[in-house]
Amino acid sequence: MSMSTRHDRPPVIFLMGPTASGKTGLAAELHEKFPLDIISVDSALVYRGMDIGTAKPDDAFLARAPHRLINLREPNENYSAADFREDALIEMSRIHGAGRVPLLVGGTLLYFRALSGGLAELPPASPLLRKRLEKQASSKGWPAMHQLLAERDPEAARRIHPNDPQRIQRALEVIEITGRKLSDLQREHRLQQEQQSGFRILRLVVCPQQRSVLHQRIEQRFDAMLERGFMDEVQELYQRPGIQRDMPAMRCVGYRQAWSYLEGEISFDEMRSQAIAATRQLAKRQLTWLRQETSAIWYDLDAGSARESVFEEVAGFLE
RNA sequence: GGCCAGGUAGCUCAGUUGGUAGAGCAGCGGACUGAAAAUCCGCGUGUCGGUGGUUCGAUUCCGCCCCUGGCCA
Repeated sequence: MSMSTRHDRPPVIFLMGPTASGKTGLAAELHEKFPLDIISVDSALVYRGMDIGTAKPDDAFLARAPHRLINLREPNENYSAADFREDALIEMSRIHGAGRVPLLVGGTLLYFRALSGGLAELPPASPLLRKRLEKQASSKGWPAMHQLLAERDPEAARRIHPNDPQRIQRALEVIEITGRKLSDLQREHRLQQEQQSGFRILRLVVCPQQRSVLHQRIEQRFDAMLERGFMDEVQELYQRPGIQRDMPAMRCVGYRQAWSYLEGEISFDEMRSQAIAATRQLAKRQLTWLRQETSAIWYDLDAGSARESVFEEVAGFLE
């Protein structure tokens, strides 16, 4: 048995926070000050051609602070938490191999969880099966599908709300493919997980103390996106053959509302205010995740000394 | 200036044959395992424009005033 020291496991830094809280700028500063390489943890930045509306760092910024795991997919392709976990682990080992430390930065908290907690061994999505389940649901209704789930996996059915089609579909899909209950597969994973995460993790959260400040930044940022040509960006995607509004990329905050405007369903002003509201709601959901990160240290970057405190914390962690 | 229609939750509006009111959106809290910027759950007290009157009781009926929109001068 080896003696365990704090340096046994490779170090990793998580920089988390709601949208528009200033993560990206701070990450670049950290990259310049410390031997850190940035990995993006963001389900929207993976899409090529979605730059303005996702607040993706521009080329000049990326030259200064390179980000891994952005621009991996076309907007008509899918990406998943499992894809992310796999990709991130590869990038992390490369960074560690180079004698540097991964700085994981983003607001997709499910991805952070998939990375630190692992995922159960579940089959990937099957588009064919999903199409079939959807067809079945449209004739029977989702309550009946939930009923079906209750027969095949009562525990999962209890946990999943009858109005939650996405999860009902996934649970049925897993059962169909594996012949086993989703709830069993997930329980097995939870038991294994008792072991340990393989990394020594420093968790940092950046977020304005006042919600109203965050809301203000979100509104200002959306208007800035409009000025920088967000509508042209969406127009191009809208016209591109093979891209539909129900694809994950086009369900992103802002893009969904812009699409609806281009369809003539809502006015420009409605589009603007709905996009801003959807972004606020996203931030609220992100905060719900972040409150559970009990070991994380929180910073309000508007507070005068916050940056210095982060630098000190990181310096101490890297010692 | 005259006539008409309005003034009810942050916004858009419903409603109370007189017993102090409720939807959608917004907002807030929560859930979350291959779509997660997704998907879903829960949470509704507000001088019912102001003031006086009638009434046991007025947001509701009546008078006056203020504000907004429209039409006529």
